[in-house]
Amino acid sequence: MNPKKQIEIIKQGIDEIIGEDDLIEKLKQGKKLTVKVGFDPTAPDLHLGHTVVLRKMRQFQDLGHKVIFLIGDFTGKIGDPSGKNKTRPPLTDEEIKENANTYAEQVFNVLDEDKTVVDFNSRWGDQMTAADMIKLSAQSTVARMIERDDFSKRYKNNQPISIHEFLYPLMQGQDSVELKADVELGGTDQKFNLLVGRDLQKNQGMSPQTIITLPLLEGLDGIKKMSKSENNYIGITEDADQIFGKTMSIPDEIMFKWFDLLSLQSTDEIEKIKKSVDEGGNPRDAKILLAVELTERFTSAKEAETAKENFFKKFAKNELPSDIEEKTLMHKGDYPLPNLIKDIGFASSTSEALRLLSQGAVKVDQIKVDSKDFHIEPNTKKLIQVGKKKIIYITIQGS
RNA sequence: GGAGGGGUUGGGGAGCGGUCAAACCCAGCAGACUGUAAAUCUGCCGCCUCGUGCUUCGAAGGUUCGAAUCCUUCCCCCUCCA
Repeated sequence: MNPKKQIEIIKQGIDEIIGEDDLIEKLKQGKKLTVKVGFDPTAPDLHLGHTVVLRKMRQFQDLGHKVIFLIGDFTGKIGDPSGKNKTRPPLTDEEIKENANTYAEQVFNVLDEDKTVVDFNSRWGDQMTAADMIKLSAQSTVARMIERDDFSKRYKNNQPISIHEFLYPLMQGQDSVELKADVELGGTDQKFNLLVGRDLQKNQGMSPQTIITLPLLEGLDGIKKMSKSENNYIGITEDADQIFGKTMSIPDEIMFKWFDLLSLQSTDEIEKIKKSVDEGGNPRDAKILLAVELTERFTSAKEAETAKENFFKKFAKNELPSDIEEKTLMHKGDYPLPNLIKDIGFASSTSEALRLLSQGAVKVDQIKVDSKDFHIEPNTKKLIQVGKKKIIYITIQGS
């Protein structure tokens, strides 16, 4: 593909690109780029927010470049006590290995497995001597380090900065030197570290890597960054109905940002969709395209199609979805409904179940139940619904 | 090392001897509405065997008929000075 077109794809949905000219030059020469992205070896349970950078990696792969998925196990072994958060305990070799495997399982929904090189920075990190580390540290200055936003903030606020925290950006930069990276991707919060890589490469007489920062993806609420702790995320191991339904629930305002950051469709395609909405199309229809694409990616085309149908049955037509989960519970005698609701996880406590009941949120066999004294007889199968989203067939087995 | 300030139910933040399961805001949940959403309105928002029930206000003791509120000790956090 010609360099111009490549740059267009590369720059889609990014926050910033530094060293664009170098990149263009390399593309013009027809060079196969080495694209490096570092990942933390701590327990990975990826959500869509993480896939923003993965998608960008995928785009590089599709353009024929070499993508290195670098696991930062060297630093992980040391443990990172930075920031105000609790000291992170060092990981054992086994844990790192396990996490690496989990990554592999999750990541190849987005990345092309055949074109992905997985590497570990312990490969060279473990070889470094104290003298090597000192040499490495000599390549930067305290003043330079203090430029970094979070360091300068902490410095000003009299919060501690451990000496070794200065070594992290240096090590990350060293990774780029070792791998002769042409491009490094990262979140906007990684900018400083990425820039250090450029410096170190220049010091080695190498062509400095181009760095590309990617914006943070807003979560389901459309405001806060997607994260586990905010519970506004879509986990990439969630089931099709979840992924589809959650995607449909994002505010219209951030829909096209999600397209730009997550979709693997061409920029032209996305433009077309944008245009159709601008011209009065129902934003819902655009969102459906997104929901289908994302659901497909993490499940399958078939499951995505079912999820879509279910979604319409559930919300638009008020019908039952076609693939309702079934569960069997053992219980002696009549099962009081509030307890049942709690036991199947549709309420976090009996009290909450009671509240839901009194608010008319509960249906048994599609009939609203608001009596707290409702019981389910043993050896029956009942359809239990709580709210719009929670639905399950429960068989009570008496003993 | 010295001087102050503070730790309250998911978060923020009132309360400062009884009427406190604890104001208010946010988040969350449910209902109505809807294009799925947003917005809006309504209700809920510690736990259970649902009762003049139980457990909560950093921890442990104490004073009191009665404590989140007073006292003692301890733990933790913050600000200022060095």
